[in-house]
Amino acid sequence: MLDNYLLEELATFAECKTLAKTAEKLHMTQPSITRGTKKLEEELGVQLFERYPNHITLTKTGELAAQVAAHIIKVNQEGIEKIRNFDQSQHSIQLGVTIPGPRILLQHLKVEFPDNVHLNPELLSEDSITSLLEKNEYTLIFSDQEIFTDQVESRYLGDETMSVHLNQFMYLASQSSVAFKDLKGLSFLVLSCRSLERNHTKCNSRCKISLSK
Amino acid sequence: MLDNYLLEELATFAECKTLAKTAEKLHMTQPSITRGTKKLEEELGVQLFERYPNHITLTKTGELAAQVAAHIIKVNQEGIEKIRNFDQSQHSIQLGVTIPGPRILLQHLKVEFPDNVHLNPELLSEDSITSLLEKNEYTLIFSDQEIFTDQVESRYLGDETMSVHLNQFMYLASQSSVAFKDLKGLSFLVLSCRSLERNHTKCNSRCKISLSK
DNA sequence: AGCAATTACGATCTGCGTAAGAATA
DNA sequence: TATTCTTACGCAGATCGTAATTGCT
Repeated sequence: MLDNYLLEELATFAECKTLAKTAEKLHMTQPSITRGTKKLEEELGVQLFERYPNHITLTKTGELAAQVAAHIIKVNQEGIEKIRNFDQSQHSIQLGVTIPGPRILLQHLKVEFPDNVHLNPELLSEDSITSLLEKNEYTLIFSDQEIFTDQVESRYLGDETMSVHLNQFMYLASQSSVAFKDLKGLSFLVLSCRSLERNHTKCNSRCKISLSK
Repeated sequence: MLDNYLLEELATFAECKTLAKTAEKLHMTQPSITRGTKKLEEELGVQLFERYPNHITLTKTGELAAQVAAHIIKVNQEGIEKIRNFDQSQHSIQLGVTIPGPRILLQHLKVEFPDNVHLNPELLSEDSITSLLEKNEYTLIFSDQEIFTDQVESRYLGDETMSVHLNQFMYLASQSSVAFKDLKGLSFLVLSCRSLERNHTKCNSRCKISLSK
């Protein structure tokens, strides 16, 4: 196995291009980096560097090795985060939302949450759900998507309904039915949370929760 | 970052369940493992072990950490293989096949290959194509699938045709057309490579090659 | 001359083993 | 008593820094 300090040296060298700059960036001296390059080649049994008297570059294999090194470092660091976050999640619960409906509801219910339940009211992007759960940054994310992976599962929670009240003086009030597209571009007075019960027009959106196993 | 020896100790402990057995498996002594457990907890700032006077177990977080550890080790080892194989692939070419058509053709052409081109005549499974290419175990795999990932791309190569010759005394010879299903269960005399030109009945199969970028 | 890489030497650190101790079943 | 984990001490190996050397631009 390749030691972390060697991986870091290789990955940094790929960025910095010279041993001197690499050493500086890592708060080390050039000779240490020189040694590192040799040790890497020795351990892998492969030529990673093209050596000239006062000049050194990566071979093709070295380029690949640097990418691999960066990847291993990333996996290591993300692993640490995952462990730390999981430990947190043993003591507290992080709730997230990707759609506004559940957010309104949860903020309303917030007063009843125990101290160790935290809601991030920010709307998370759909794409980030899986990684946020796999890293244990969130315990539970409310969304309208169904997700099943090795580490994430979804449960159907309920339908979300959105209602719009048109008073009798509004120019569309005489219509027997009104579609959402007819309302496009209009301004609304938004109801307070306490008025959530009074629903008239339905908007299709099934709400699901995704949680880490 | 977590050092490899700590990861290995943790992953091994998760299998062995006691420090003594862990030490034995790693050809080390118990006290070293004890130190490892403490150093891990210290570096992560997280409790991984439940300690009793003469007994120690993993916490929930510890269980997860052990899985993460095993994963990091795996990524490291696969990375090393990938680098070594890539270095090989700079000097030689490994050809693979998942279907028999290209195999026959390639074995036929083998005599013309340069010394550094090697064909594995074994039929590889479809599922393994991606990983074999990503690990640089193969440079080129001939298959009838089209694969595009970050590291693998496919090129269309040509159509594969299979022919069956029925001589005039065969009981189906009088039919105006014969489907493959009619031939099910019958025995064949297989033609030698030199006879590949004489094709009569076509079998649909597009041949593609997949290669690592 | 100035910069970059290498070589050589010495010091520090750190991880390992041995030996002894404490607790349990 | 046998097993398991922990603590204490000393050593060996490995990595790092300093200083000196070589080679290019």
